[in-house]
Amino acid sequence: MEKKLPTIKEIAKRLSISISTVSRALHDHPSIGLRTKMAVKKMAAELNYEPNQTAIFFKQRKTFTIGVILPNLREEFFSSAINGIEDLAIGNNYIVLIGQSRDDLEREKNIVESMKKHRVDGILASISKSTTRIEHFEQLKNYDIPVVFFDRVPDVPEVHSVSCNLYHSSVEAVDFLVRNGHKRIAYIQGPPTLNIKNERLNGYYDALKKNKIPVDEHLIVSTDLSVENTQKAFDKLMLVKKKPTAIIVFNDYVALDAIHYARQKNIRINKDLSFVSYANAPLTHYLDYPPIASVEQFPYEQGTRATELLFKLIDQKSAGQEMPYENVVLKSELIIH
Amino acid sequence: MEKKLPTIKEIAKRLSISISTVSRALHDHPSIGLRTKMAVKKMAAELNYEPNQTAIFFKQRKTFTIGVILPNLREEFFSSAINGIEDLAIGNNYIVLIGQSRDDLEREKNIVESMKKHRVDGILASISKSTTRIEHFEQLKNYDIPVVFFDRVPDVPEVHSVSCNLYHSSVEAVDFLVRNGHKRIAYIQGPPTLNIKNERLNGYYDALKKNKIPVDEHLIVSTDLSVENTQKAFDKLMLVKKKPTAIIVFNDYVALDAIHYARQKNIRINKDLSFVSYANAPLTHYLDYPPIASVEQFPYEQGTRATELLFKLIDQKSAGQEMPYENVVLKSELIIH
DNA sequence: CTGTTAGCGCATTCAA
DNA sequence: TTGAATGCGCTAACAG
Repeated sequence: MEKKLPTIKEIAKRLSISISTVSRALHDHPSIGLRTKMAVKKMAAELNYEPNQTAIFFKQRKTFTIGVILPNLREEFFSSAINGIEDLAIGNNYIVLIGQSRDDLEREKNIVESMKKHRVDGILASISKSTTRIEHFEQLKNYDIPVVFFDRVPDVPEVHSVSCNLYHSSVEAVDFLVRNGHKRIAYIQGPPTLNIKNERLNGYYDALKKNKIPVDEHLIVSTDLSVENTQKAFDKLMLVKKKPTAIIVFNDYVALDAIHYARQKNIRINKDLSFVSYANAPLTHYLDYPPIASVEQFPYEQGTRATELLFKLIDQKSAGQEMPYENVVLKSELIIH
Repeated sequence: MEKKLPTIKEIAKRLSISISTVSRALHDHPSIGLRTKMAVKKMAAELNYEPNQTAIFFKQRKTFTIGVILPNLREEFFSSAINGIEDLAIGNNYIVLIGQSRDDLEREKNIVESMKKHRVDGILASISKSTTRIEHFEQLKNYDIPVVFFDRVPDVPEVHSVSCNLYHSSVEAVDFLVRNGHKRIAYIQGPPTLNIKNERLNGYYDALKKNKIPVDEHLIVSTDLSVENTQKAFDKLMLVKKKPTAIIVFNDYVALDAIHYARQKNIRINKDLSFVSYANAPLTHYLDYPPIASVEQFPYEQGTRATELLFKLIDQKSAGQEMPYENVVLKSELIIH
């Protein structure tokens, strides 16, 4: 049985006044007499009246809902990011719809469609590793749904984004290793789609040059992030005649897999072979053999900054203005453990 | 500028037919002539028509949205659970609103209110550790919003729930330790609100009895899950005259903190002191000194089962039926590492 | 200060 | 087989 919830109509009837008076009274409209206002509020309280938001959403063309699309929530990076997003959203009386692409483009598209149908006021997205084209996001312009990308940002100019520039930290990472006596520094990079800007590797190259260390292309391998693939990449490095004494790894998870594998091979971590990685995931603190340094990418802050930007866009939109594309870039930081 | 999206009205006008005909044609209503139906669909496609869901939600009193309230997403347990939830939700054309209570009752209440306002069709919840009363959930009955609790379930009979019974695994855990020669088995339990049913400890007691090991209350301490508090609890255990040789710990995160602390004290993990815990979080696989065993609580499955139950409730509701309270209990499993 | 009216987009009942 | 009319609950323009 559907319970019938009270409406302003009901209140109006009981008070024998008009619906609009009730509506205005409830909104503290200045032109309402104090007496009627009180009466209305009293009656509303008695009836336990609550406005039907679906009606309001419908009428106002606004749902106070933002959609968040990201690869997965298992990575601490993303769960931290969503904390930032949620904190700001709640503060602004918004609520968060979530969708995990699981790094699958089709899923990502479905989620976008679903959120579009639900008429979210805006979307925050970190693209999947298989996302190369972003039409599914671009079409949202036709629906006036602003999109802000964060962290995993598509490499096109006409988007709003918040991300962390990893170039300087990559340089720092190499500098740090060199200072510690390393000359053979290898690099395990991630899948190409997540590396378009190549900040990590460019920093690596430039820092080697700066330190007058010749680049050895054999020392640069890549993984698709799967365990097996990472192990293969690692094996390749171990086959190089002059083995590396340090490896910079795409992110902490890959680093953990690599370290785990290396230990099975009786390699002494951070003695025979040192690891530096990206993300600085808290779980590494529990490890006995963590990377000796990791690049902090400030997920919580990326989340809040992206959400701020999104709210700005939503406001501009309802004010009928157009905003130029904004690309916020935070500075990463090499954290030595 | 608000773009004006096409409506059925627009289609009707262009085709010089009535709105209702368009509506019916779009829904493949049997009473519509094939020709007009085709024409309507063609026009709809041309105009890129898409139904305004907010209007439909409003009219149908249904939003195809479920709310998920849980303490936090950082714990792998909950991010796995939400995977299960999301998979089922998407499969049923639903979308997921998320809210993290951060183990704070006030936040939890706010989230419930917010989701209520958004007229979610149902809610899945794992309560915060400070939640002792559940009026904020119970009031949802007045709004016909069904609630299914999972994992952290309030200890009252009149709720729907899905959870994992930890009693048997607790017995197994003790048995396992005894088989491995332990006689002094300590216990670090969690905050009382998360322990109402006391399955863990009851299993512990019963298993000790079964193994003819006298209970030593000094070996039972508790933590509020914070690092400091866990350390204090651990210190207490180390002060007992006959020290324990094994500790069963409330969950993996507490276990990690305890292990970390123990190592600082030069205790040899799983030699001087063995650890068994609950949750079986994947991250423990990366550890060099993980608990030797952990109780798997099947978060993904809890998520899917809870969602199934919720959908059943939603269906019953729209069919005007009432459902008896259902409490699904899964069996946990002790996983030896 | 308050009431009347219209309309958001759609589904649906009642007539034709 | 189709159209006209109604209403979901609320806001707001317009009129007193």
